[in-house]
Amino acid sequence: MAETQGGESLLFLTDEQLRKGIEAMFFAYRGFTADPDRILEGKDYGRAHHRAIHFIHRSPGTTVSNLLSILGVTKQSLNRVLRTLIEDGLVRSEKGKVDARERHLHLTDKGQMLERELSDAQRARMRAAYRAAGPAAVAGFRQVLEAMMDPEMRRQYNRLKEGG
Amino acid sequence: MAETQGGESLLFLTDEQLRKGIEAMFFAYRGFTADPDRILEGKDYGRAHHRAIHFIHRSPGTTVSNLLSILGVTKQSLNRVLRTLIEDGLVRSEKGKVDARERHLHLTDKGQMLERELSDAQRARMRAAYRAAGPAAVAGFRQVLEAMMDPEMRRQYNRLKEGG
DNA sequence: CTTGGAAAGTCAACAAGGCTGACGTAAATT
DNA sequence: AATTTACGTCAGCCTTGTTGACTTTCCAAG
Repeated sequence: MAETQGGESLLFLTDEQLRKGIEAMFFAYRGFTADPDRILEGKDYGRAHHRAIHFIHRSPGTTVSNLLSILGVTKQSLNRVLRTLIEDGLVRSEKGKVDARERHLHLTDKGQMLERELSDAQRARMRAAYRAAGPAAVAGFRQVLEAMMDPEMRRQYNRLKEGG
Repeated sequence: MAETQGGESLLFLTDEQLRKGIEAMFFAYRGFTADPDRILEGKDYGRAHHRAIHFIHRSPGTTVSNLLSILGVTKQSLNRVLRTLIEDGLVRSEKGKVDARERHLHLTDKGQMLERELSDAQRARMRAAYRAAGPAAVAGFRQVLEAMMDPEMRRQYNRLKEGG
């Protein structure tokens, strides 16, 4: 901790430090998804359904192609997930009024309930981590994550940030 | 930034802030895996091979069951990956001398080369993010990630940290 | 009004990488 | 000698990603 200025400012860029960061991402992401995964198992849904539900909740009325660009999967892949959610009455899909080719997606009450359950669990873990680490650490956490994104993803992320 | 003590210390725990953290994790993890994924596509390997290679490199001579507990998958799943890596001459598996039931895993020179290529790419992104965010942010980043892990994963993570 | 192209949806086929269950073998332990 | 451990393997299943081909619907430009 007590090092020269040069050492202090470069230490965090050694291969060893970078590797620790890589492993931290790996293990932390497992924790990050663990609780929702547990809730979803046995409900016939998976992570893909969670992601769709999250971003529909986040941007009610979003279109399919909008969702496609956020999730970064093919429409066939998304459609499979979306279809089951619509069939099961968690998501409502309605034709656009200005452009009737588009489908605007909303969560139903039932969808809202599942979204709540999932995000409560995920936020609880995040809250515990934030509380343990403190506000300064949280700011750093967000800074590094943001810098790690591809520019296109960062655009999506920031667009969502404003919207909320 | 200039807020009351109470406001400042609690702002980072609002649902809105937590949701931003959740989305940051989602988008950042995509960036995190993007470069190795790109390298591996067309080489007949995937993320699962990358993970195996990473941790064998990290702990040369590790056993199969050791790797199983780090990766958190079934032996059938790991074995499928390991078999192809051994067949292709990237990984060497040798009977334990003290306990001959165990298989000790090492990267061959060829395996080292691929490991290098993958980790160079991943470290480059991590280095850029670290540099952009600065040392204080990096410390916070690691703190929050560590707090986000399940206790068992944190144990694995810390064991690896010491070892290096 | 027709036509080109965008948005959405669908079918089929496939691959990676998870999973369970069952079984086999060698080696260590009791 | 019997049991347990570590590993490997076969078979089969699921989720979630992919490509390619095709249709329907609809807006907008010619």
